[in-house]
Amino acid sequence: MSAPDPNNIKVRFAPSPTGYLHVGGARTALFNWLFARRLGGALVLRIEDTDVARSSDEMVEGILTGLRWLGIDWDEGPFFQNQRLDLYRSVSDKLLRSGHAYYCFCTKDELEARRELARGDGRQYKYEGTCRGIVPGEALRRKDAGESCAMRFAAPQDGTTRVEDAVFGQVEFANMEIEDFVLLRSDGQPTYHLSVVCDDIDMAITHVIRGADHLSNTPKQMMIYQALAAPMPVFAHVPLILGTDKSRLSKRHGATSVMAYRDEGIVPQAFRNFLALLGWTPKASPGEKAVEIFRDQEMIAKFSLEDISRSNAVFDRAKLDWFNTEYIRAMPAAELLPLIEQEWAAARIQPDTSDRNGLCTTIDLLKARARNLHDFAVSFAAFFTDEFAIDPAAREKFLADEKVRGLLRELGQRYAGLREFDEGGAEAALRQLAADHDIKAGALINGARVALTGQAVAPSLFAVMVSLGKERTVRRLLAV
RNA sequence: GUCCCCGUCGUCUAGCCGGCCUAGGACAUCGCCCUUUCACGGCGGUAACACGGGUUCAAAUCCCGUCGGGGACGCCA
Repeated sequence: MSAPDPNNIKVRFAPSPTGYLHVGGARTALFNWLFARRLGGALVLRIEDTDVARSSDEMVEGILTGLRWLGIDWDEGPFFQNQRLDLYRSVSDKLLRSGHAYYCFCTKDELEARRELARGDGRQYKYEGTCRGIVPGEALRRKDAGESCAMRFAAPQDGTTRVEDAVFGQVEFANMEIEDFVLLRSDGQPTYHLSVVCDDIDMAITHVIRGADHLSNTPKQMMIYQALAAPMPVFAHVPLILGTDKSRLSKRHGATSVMAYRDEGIVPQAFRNFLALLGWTPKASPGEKAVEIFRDQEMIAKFSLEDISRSNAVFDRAKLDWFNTEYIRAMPAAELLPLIEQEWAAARIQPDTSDRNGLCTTIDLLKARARNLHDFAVSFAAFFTDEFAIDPAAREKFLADEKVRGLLRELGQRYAGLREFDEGGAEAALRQLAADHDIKAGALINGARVALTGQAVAPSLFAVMVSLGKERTVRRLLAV
């Protein structure tokens, strides 16, 4: 068990395309990516599609889309296990010849019956090694005669297998707990344990970073490495992500597919930052204040397996929303624009995009108040299109008074006569009008805000007016 | 059931080779200030070492047990 060559770091993300990229998988991918980028290693993407019946091309596409959305790129692959079956067969042959594996003729039904029996007695079932004693020649003869059989690994019956995990430390398993697991199904397809180990060896993976749900499988895989006399990778199991009730994250806790978060108006960088901090806390340099907002380079520079937590983490939507707010506020308008354009498309609004600079100025004005990308297509719609709805509650509160409406129309007329339309001039004209009619300026300000934006909440009113421009401001005031 | 892992504010966590912890930060929450709305911002508050035994002058920190949660026990991955 020699240490991997530090100059040849290679990790992999190996999802199974039986579902979309979910948040747990995304975080595993992220940690692998962060680790590879930190150490200058390579990230391999490998699709584990040996369960043909449950895998689909659509899911593969969904996973790739999810990774790209998160900004996780890979250096090799995607490789598909289904195209590497020869490798698994040759390795299983080798295991068979060296006596580390044997053919098993027990049928699924027999196995199921025995499991059922054990359950009834309250015993744990473990394959009893029924076929282990069949001499190889006899087994081969039966197989050649057409008898259906699987191939099992002949697991050591005594001693212990110790996992040296980069996050969990030393974890020991008694070998007698481990049954002779299946390597090859009776249809010749490899099982997970065989294919991962074959690929991880063949692809020269140095660090296996994966979910903690695989920790108890690790001794089985280590046994295969040992039987093959192959160098052991470093294992690093990362704790799981839980729902708010501390049970495993599932649909009933909300979205589990990462693409759902794009659809919910989350900025990918924000999602990635949030995910990274779920189970990982970077070491703060002495005296440094703990910071939680990290852009790519900083996150990569700080990443380390040692700082990964051993306890499971609850997915906290409120904190994700906070990250989203922070990112929207901090990002340059030009970077936000493409994301916002997707929101417009989804909301079927078509702003005039010929004036990019003007658009960016408006986005800069609004972004401090946004909490979600949807805001740019919903509550801020009035800034980008004339087809916006007026919030009924806001209208009721600030535009119900006919006197106010009349004054707003008059304000529109005064604005129309202004040569220079800037914040100072717009404000002065409004305050003058209020004074002329002995009404509080606030009443006109609140009313104008609703008339101009359709909302009771918006940026500073006079900045809004300038952003909309004189022509639109006047038109909306006159129409009140 | 068996094996493995985990257990600090509601949440993510710092601390955990014992004293510097009257347990720190962030999110959330509450209050005040700022203010043309809302947000931001500023200031302040509420809030945790699962429980029980040890060891020790001293335990969140070490040991044991209990309880709780999670994972694994498939010809799924």
